[in-house]
Amino acid sequence: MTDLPKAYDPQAFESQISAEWESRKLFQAKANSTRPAFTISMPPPNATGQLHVGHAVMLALEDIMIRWRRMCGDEALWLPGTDHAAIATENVVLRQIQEQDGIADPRATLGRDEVLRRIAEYVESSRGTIRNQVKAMGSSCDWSRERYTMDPALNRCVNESFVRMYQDGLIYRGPRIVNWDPKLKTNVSDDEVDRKEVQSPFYTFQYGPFQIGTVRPETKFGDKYVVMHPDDARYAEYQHGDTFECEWITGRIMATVIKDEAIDPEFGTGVMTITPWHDHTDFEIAERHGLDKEAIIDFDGKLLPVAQEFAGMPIEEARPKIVEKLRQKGLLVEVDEKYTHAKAFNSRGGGAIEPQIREQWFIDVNRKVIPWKGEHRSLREILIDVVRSGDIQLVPDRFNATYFHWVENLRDWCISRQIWWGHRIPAYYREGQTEIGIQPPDGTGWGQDPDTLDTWFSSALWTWSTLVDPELAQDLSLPFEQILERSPDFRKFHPTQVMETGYDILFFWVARMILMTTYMIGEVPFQTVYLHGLVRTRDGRKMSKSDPTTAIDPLESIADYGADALRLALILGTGPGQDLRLYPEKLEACRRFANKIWNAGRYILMTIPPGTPITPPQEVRSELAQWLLHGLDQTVRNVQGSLSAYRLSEVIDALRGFFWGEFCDWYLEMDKKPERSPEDNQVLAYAYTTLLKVLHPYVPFVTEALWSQFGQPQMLAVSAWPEPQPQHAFPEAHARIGLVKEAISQIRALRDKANLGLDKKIAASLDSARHTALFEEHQDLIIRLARLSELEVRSTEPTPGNDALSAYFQEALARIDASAVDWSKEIETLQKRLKSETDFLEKSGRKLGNPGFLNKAPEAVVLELKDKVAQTQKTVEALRLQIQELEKLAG
RNA sequence: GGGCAUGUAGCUCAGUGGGAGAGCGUUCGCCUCACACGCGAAAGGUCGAAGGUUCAAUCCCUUCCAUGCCCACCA
Repeated sequence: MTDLPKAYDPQAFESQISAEWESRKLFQAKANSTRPAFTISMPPPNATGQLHVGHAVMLALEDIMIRWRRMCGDEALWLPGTDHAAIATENVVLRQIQEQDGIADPRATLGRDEVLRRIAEYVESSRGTIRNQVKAMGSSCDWSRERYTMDPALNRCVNESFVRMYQDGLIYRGPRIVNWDPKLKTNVSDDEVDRKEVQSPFYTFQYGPFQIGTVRPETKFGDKYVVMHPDDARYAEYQHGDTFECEWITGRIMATVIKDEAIDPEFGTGVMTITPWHDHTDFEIAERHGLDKEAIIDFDGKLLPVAQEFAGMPIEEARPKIVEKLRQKGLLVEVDEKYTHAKAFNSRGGGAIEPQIREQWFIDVNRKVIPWKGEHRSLREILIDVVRSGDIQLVPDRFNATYFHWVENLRDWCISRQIWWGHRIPAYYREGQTEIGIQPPDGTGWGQDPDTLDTWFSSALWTWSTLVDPELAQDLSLPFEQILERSPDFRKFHPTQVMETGYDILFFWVARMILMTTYMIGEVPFQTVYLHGLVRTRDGRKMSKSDPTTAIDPLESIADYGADALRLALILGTGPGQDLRLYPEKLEACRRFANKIWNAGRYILMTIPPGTPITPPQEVRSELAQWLLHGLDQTVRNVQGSLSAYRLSEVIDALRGFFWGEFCDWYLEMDKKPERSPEDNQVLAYAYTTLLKVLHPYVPFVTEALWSQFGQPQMLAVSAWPEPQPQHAFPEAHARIGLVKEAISQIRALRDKANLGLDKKIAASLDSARHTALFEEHQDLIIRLARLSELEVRSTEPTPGNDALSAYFQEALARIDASAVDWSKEIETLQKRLKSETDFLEKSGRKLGNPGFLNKAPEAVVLELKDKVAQTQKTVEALRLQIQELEKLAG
């Protein structure tokens, strides 16, 4: 007997089990192991962050994969860590300082060192939070290897990468137009720019003989080029290079005509003036024609002296005044107040982007200097090659198209940021000299570049920078290649097997990891990229932290439903790359499944004597047990197949179906009998513990809790994944009992539908199915019932019975026999199908012209066709038999 | 403008070239000694629309409709 409570209480087990996993060091991988490595680098959450539902998805998926591989005998390493999240973290702390200390501009007032100290302090104080939240999900990661993007060893990797790229001519510094955010006083990469539809007035001004349109009159002071499409017939009289004088905002100017194909003749008047300093397109036009560039707006978003009386004004203030001035000059032609366009914002903080030209550091993606598969290739070419060649596989593969499109349009990556929190650029300047190195140059008077690196630069190294030996990395005299060579973890665990992350950071991060790793290491960072979708609410809205009415807090869900239920709910009914909807009912359904596992375990522990072996039974005589074991092996094989193909949702469908529908509702009920043999008990113990094993990657807590009741020395988390047993192949028993099972279902339906006036007790006993002996005795009768209702009639004679249930079966059979079946119609249906099948057989020998086949490889077609023919032959035989029997019945 | 998805039961979603599925919800019957967080059963769908390929299409092809996402551009 057992004193386990009737309902599973996750709270009572989860933290305790977590602690035991950790204290037994079950998840610490060994670099000197001879087992094959299976590595996942955990996408590092923000070090100061809180666990949100997106993290929960990531953790659930990765934990399933890693637990499965670990149980299969791989040396499984799931390496956790955190990211310094440059802009996000700096923002939070700066705002804190502003609010708490009343300092308006903390960077100016406190200085670099103090601000950095405050940020570091904040990071330190909030770092443990996310770690504990990750643990609460049941994540089986190796905390002894936890890393942080700002660790000294990772910092070394960052500097080494920068220096080597610089030496190879892949990193350069130059004045380029960047996405400047005047609010945060930094630039951001193209990928970090969000565009939002806004409505703003669209002005048309007279500009010499032309009319030009703009939403940004405040940038127009310096405009002295007017551009149109070379093929625009309306302006054919003007030649490229023509000049003319005209009245403009601050007086008369000399303007030059430029012809460029970037102009869309359909838009507005087909003519525009350009502001190369503050617009990407204009900058490119200016570059093409060697035009002058002039700054109009400063880095605070205020107008420069070129604007004369408007100098020093913020643009919002200046705009209406400039328009007014032009109106007074009679140059305002028209205003469209309803004009909408996509305005650029910084997605990392919300400021409106004001493009600016600045000296920035860039990674050149087009220089072909990298030795790769025997040639010199550019970063961009390598990015394409590794995916096209299959060295890296994207799951789902439809993201290939998106990926290639992105790479093909990739521009040089701007890696410098004007913020302080992050990896400082290892460039040093002195009187016009520049030195790049992992250490400051000798001599005095050197100053380091004030900028830091894009936060994705350091995370791009994540799969290997985390595996570098921290001690060795401290030794600056040691060449980097040697550090790698002598780092056991790196040698054992890189490249990693799976990178699992959200599709929304495929470009930000996944592509950058491929870029930096193929360059620095010469191998891919990972073999498979599994991309998960976004979590949405029941009605399909994005869950956002800022909107508490829509968001589901994973920590609350763990408290209310348990980590197991949350994990299930995040996997169920979803596929790679697909968004998933999460809502309370789903969590509740998953919690009930955990509870079902619990109660089945409770029953088994009550039923079997202590010490019952959980090893596979060798000789199984009971047909019922044969049915179970056969189905169990089928399920295990299915699960293995689905896991290998990353169809993680399919697995849980299959497992729930078998565990609940077959094992609990059918086998356990039929297995209830007064006298139990040791074989019965062993089958029960073996089947249940096997199911615990295959369920474990999904629901680690409840399965571990029950496993601990079976007196095994090892914890479930490190037990061996079950193997299908050859001696458990019982296809005949499986089919036969399957029929009995179906038949009983039909008898129950009959009972409910056409109440046969049966004794209430007998009728009810059909549900509890505690009449194993009777069912076994009357199998033939039951099967006949089943076949009748399936119209697969055999001439099996009913076995006479002498008790009430037997009489009941007889009665039911009589009813079916007497029921008015339209035999001719049934026969007709079957004949139709028979014809269709035989037609296929006739044609398949000569004709392969099925388009479905043509899309596949020839060998596959032949094999499939053979298979199909064999299958169809069987079907045809069965159909013929059925029709014969029916015709006999119909008389 | 370019690209990618999705459309199957009331809801959320699986699935397959040959007999339409699950969970939740609904209805009916059951406190049966693991579990009422449970058991048994039922109802409910022209598999978005129209064409095509095929002996056979929910599945493959084409077009259309609807919805969502990504990328680019918008002076």
